[in-house]
Amino acid sequence: MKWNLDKDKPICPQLRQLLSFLIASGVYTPHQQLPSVRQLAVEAGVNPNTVQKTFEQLNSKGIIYARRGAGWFVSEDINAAQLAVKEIIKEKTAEYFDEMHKMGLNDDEIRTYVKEWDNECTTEMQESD
Amino acid sequence: MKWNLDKDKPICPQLRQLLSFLIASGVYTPHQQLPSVRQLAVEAGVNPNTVQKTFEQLNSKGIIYARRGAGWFVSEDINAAQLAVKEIIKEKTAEYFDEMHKMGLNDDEIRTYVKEWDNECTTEMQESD
Amino acid sequence: MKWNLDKDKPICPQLRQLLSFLIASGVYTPHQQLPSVRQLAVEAGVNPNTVQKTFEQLNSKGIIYARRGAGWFVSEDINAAQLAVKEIIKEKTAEYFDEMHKMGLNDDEIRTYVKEWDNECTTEMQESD
Amino acid sequence: MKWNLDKDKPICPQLRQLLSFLIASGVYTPHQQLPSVRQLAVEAGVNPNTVQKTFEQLNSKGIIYARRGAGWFVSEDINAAQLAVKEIIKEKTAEYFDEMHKMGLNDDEIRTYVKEWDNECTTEMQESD
DNA sequence: GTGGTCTAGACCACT
DNA sequence: GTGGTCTAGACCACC
Repeated sequence: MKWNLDKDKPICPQLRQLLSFLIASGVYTPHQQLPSVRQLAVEAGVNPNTVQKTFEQLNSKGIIYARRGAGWFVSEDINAAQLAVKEIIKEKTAEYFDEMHKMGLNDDEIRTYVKEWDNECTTEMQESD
Repeated sequence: MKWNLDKDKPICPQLRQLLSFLIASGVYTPHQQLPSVRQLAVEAGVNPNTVQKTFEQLNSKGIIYARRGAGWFVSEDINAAQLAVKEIIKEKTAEYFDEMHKMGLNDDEIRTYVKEWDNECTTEMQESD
Repeated sequence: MKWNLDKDKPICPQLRQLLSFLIASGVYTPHQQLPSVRQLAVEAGVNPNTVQKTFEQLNSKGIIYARRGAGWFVSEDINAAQLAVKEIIKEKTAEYFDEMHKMGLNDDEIRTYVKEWDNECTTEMQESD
Repeated sequence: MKWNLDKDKPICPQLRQLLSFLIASGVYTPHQQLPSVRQLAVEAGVNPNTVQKTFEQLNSKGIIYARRGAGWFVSEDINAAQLAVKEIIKEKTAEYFDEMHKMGLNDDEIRTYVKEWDNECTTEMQESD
């Protein structure tokens, strides 16, 4: 498993969203064991504490559960994961529209921009924060 | 002037982007004086230090300039501001596509989702967890 | 035998306390053989190592003893078990009072609460967050 | 402020419950600033990370909220805190009854034991886990 | 100064 | 081996 994480952005949300997606899309199935905290930490190149925190957040959403000494497992009900993914998509889209509005684009302009995105995408750009 | 700022997100970038847009779109014209640091801080309900920092960042991009003892003014050339706005739009769109890809949506699915966004937005947005 | 164990809490103490009670109350009598480690592990749905550890702890308290190749047996003197049960009751009650004190309840309020517990228990227990 | 924490038990829940109670009982009032993460860590003799984790848990329950760079504040609505306290009391009482049941005491015996607790309390006892 | 995040490493109990 | 918890200390952005 390749864990493409952007080290310049908070890792927890990235891992959380990635795992939510993997569970929601059936890559991990109910009651299947997830990689251990330590193993995933090594694979993803992050600290075990970060993975632990991510797992606990997913646990509090009912997406995964832990058995002490045994490991982390996918919850029986993957609706929680699918709901989480839908919410992520919605939130990010709402946020995107909001930011575009602030930049003076109305909904139709946004849609046109998105529709033609491929062309512009070819041009790489950089910007410091 | 109403400064719609999301207090849960970093203020500096929000202010920076908002002012860039206001200048790029001609709300503030070249050589026009901007609100004072104190005044803007009060109006926007943020810390004066934050406003000061924002102004300095815009200054370093050539979007505004300072006259000692007088205040901050819009640069003669608004191209810098317009360029900044374009970059913001590009960057945020690229980021949005990237995040949607991670959630399993391909470009066409993203466009369809964006196209139909209004409907979902009016019917079931503002869904708290 | 039904071993009601809460899988979300440490197994060892639960098993230890449960066996202490069963011996103290005469369900298991002196010199009677206890279920084998393997059998109890299967019945209770826990790891054999956990059962083994529990037996050794009870052994160190003089509540049970081992005969090599034969299994575990109840000690002749069940006072050790009865003492252990009393201590568990005392300890847990002291802890309960202490925690209630921290939540602002004085002794009388605790007693009133405990006195009326049944009512609340039947009406609104099992309230998930 | 004296933070009586039992270092032999998990600190996070202790802090969480203590702060919930202090807010529910009005010691801390809505929008009042709590001690900073670092300050509370020093006062309570624990690690700042532990305090941070506690605050985030209270935040996720809507009991407190954070303003970046400013500090942690009590939520406007203290119902969340009062609800949390009630749940703590309920949970601990249910757990206490459950454990007493396992030790062979029925509800009436528990109530009698609790009623006469004061007398027994005078005798100190020790027990290793 | 503040919160937010992460790394590094330790110890414990349970499987 | 596993998760769960905590300590220590660092860096960042923001106020």
